[in-house]
Amino acid sequence: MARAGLTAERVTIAAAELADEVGLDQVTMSQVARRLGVKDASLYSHVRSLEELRGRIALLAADEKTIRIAEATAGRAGKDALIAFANAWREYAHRYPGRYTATQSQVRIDPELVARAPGPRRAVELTYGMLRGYGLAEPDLTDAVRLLRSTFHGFVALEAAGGFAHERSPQQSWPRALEALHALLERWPSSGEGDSA
Amino acid sequence: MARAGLTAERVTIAAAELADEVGLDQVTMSQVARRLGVKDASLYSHVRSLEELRGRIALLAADEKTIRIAEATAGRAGKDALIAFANAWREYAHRYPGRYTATQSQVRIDPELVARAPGPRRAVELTYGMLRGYGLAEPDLTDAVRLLRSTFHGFVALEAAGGFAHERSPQQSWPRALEALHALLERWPSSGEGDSA
DNA sequence: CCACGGTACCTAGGGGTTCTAGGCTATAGC
DNA sequence: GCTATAGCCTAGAACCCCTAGGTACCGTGG
Repeated sequence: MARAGLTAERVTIAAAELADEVGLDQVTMSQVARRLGVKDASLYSHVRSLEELRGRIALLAADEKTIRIAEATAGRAGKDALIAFANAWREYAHRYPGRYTATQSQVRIDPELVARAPGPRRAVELTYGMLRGYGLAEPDLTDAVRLLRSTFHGFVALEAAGGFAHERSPQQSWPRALEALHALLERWPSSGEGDSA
Repeated sequence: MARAGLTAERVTIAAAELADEVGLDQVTMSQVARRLGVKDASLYSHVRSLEELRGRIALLAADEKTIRIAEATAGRAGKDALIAFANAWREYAHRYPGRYTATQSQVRIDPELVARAPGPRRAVELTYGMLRGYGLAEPDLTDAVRLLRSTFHGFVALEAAGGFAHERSPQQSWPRALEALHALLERWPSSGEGDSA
């Protein structure tokens, strides 16, 4: 019997493609094996379990998304960088919905696998770098990073879950949200005082 | 054989409790049945499928979350209302992680079921009401509602997924994020101009 | 008080899934 | 060319979803 030349990476990619096509929770060992022309038991030489495979998809997505964002923001600064960053994020989520969903998984991934994946760490660094132009200092910087990441993720997640049922298209609200975040970053409220309206 | 007195609601509640304890994707018909002291096949008289059951959990969570938010914001306005709203949201997600996760499901729920659940619709109304004090007009109002919902959801989702690995606790970043959103709402950038830094 | 209809729960079973144990065979190194 | 390793296999246990059809309990009307 001809060898299929499987490897953990190839299995992960097949699973990721499947996730984008039919949804993450339709990704089963059997389906992935079928797509690779192999029996399901054969996958266990490369991947410990279905859960681990899901984790690998998540890490793959994190890496890919980080690369897109890095390319999009290269050479840009300030508002341009913010918009490029956010659009790259959202476009990734739209184009690879299954992979992106894997990112939201709440089961914790094998730390040794995480350590080998540059994506998650680098994503945070990129966000900090993008904010450099706004002149924020710690701990405001970390808080701002978290606010941005929350908003980006929340927007695309709600969009995917059909949370924006109103007649106004999310496509219209998105640039306005970015505009608002930019304005916010320019006059970030300093830590001490709370200007109650 | 003594009747267990099942009903769609009781099945949903048992499933929701199970989801909070062991995670949403560990919720199976067999486990729910076991918890209710019943055979799995018996559940199908009350719930069409596992998928529908997940949808019912999501609607239950939406209703419950809306009620918490309504109670928390009652009689408050402006910044007080914003903070109460956001904290009620986040606390619900922390206390009922399985139910909250069900909310993020991307499979669409039976529309007839949705129509009977007041939660989702009311949640949006509450958000609009909370923003009344900031004096925004459409379409800015809708955009602001979406930005807020995105940020609230994104923050708790990232928090649950372990996305805030930095040493600074999310607990510290959260009030700062709310402060920032309040400042943003007070000087929401009007639709026309883009003040490029 | 009894018959009866409906409903709640049951058993049985098909087909899918994850994962383990163990076997065979193709490839790589000597 | 021989052997060791690794890749893929078959077999099978345990679980899961869901359907079909049976049985026993309950509330109601006579």
